[in-house]
Amino acid sequence: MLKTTYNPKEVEEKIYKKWLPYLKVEKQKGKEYFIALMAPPNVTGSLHMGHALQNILLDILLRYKRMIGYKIVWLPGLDHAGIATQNVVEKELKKEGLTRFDLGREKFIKRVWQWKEKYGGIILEQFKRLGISPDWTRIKFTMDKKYVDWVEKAFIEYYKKGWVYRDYRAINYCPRCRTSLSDLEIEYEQKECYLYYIKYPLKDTKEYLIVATTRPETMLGDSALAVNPNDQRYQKYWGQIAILPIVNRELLIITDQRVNPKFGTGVLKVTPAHSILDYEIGKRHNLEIIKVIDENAKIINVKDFEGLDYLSAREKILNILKEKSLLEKEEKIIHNVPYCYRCHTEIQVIPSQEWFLKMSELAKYAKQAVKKKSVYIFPKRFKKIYFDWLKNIRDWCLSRKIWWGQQLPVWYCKNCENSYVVSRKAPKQKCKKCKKIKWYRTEEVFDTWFSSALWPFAILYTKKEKEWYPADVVFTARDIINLWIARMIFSGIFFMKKPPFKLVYVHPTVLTKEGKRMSKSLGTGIDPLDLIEKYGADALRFGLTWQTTFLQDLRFDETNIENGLKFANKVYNAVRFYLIRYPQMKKRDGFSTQDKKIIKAFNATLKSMKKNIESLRFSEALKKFYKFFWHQFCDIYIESCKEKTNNNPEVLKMVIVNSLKILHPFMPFLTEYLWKEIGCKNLLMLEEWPQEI
RNA sequence: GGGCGGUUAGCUCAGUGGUUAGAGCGCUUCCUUCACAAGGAAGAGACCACAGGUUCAAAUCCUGUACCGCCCACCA
Repeated sequence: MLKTTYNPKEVEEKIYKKWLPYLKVEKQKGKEYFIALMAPPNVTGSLHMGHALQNILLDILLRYKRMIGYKIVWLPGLDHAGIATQNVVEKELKKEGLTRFDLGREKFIKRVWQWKEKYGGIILEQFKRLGISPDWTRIKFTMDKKYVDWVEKAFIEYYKKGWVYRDYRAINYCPRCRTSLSDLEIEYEQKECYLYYIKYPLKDTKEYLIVATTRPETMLGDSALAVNPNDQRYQKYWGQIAILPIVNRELLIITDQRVNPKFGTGVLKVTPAHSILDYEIGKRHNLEIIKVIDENAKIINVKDFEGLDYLSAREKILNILKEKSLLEKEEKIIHNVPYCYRCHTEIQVIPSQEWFLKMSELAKYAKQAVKKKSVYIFPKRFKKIYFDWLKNIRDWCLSRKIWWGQQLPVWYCKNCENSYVVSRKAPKQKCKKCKKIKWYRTEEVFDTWFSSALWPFAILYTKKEKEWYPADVVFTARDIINLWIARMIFSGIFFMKKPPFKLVYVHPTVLTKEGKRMSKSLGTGIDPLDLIEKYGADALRFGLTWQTTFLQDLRFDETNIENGLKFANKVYNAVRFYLIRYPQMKKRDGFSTQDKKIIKAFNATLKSMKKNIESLRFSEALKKFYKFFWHQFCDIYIESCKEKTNNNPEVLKMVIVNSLKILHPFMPFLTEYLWKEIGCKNLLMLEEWPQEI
């Protein structure tokens, strides 16, 4: 006899164990495959609301697809998350008073692996509590031997194609993580700061030009001044020489299209070493790259400033300029300051030798795929984010100066600078410069996202698995559309000749009820595991699905989760009613008016749910069921069974049985549990989706 | 600066040209032997952000404004 109240805690763990053996791809009955990609969580991560939403929604679709007869391929995995993981382990070392440099590269990497073995699987265990149904016998990791092989192979293929090159140029650098970063790995934050107007005297005259800058300390590395060629005001200065204050370097006044005449005075100080734009201008005009800020964000190569932190140097420069009356004015402005997306340290732009991937052709592939609809992005307005990025794309800085990651298959000569060989094995050839064979493998590793970009095919290790390309769907958060999705698309087309998936579903971002970002550090995060403890996984699934829309954000409201538990209890008690009353009801042929009404309502619900799930309107599907079950079935039909009735008990039974089936993708634990309680032997998970009754 | 979302009940949201604008939570009143008080019945609560326009008819279409969020840009 069932108790009067449903207690998810007592059933969820046991049920999950029953499912486990049947989650393996081979154990599923379907004929055709339906293939989904899991966004592999960071190995350092812990389950958050975004993971929960994404995987729950995908699980609903996949459980439905399984029931309508597909074999589901959904492979779980972990991303080694280079910088993030390295930071975590470095923090741990710090507690022991050590830095990674005290250990050295090899020992440090060993330490990261130890960390991974100990904590790395936690997030996937947490995923299981959501009740999701991937094949857990196939957990993939971006540092698996076979995966690393693919990463190296990919780099070499691009290199052979001539798209990988090494260059000394201005790049984004995080002084805390001590590595280069791509444009997508920096975040801008609006900050109030000062725009300083500095006078640059012209050579042999008393005239001067005024330059506006927010970063006066970079002037130490100026190698020219530039104005827009269409800017009438400055035409007479073209080709003249200005004198860089403090340093007294001569600066040629050049013209370049990319100078914005509307910013400041319309005169730009060109610092090719410490600004990406200036680097590009510098390259066009063959300007010298003068590095004055180093990897520690300290000044180098300038007398009297050597070793000063960039902020102290700024202060010192401003003081000198004021003394010499070269500071015209300072103006308060709001502007965007770049920060590291991993540790939130202010980014420095510094020149460095890095490896780049030419993006022009790859970007074309990516554009074509979506334009020609071999990949659908849904909702379609998110295509804009994708195309915007591809339109203005810069070459991708692939190398990172950290230690945790896949090492570049690149070998440098011990004797000669800038002599290298791209190869997976130690090269046997002689160095062209010194004619010796003294190669060492670079310590540089790949951008984490370079390896993530290969995910859809690099996880397919065996001959059989290799058939699982391309996938049907991937569910994603909108903030990684470019970081991950776009890069998977062009990588897939380049290496596999086909896009890696057909459909990209962009789900909303989970915010707090007040519309704030959920963040641990701000204390605004809500832990899905706490909600599971409190209400059960099905309630969490119900609540999140209930709230899901096609908008960009979802303001999380716990009352929906609470309501999920109430609904679970309602279903539970309806089943209790059936178990108690069905044996007492009189068998009969034919149907009462109420019978006919509820059959009609069930069939309409079934039809609507199918339509809504297939068009990814999960919330709509769930609401339809909720309304049917609670307000039509419980409030009216079941009530009518209590009165003197000629309802046919088989109708009661059919509605109960089929309702459990169609609710299953949404609330799998509850329904699987009740399925057994009503006497069904097989797993509900493996049942077929019902036809109209 | 350009673009994309959003603004509907106290809260979170549906509603995509056609009767008196809906749901869940919250609120009010009533109802506990007989599946469930995590329940049932009844009810209050919305000039649909603002200003114009198109239409027989507008929350819905168009134009503009305000505020919130996001993306992009040569953010020096």
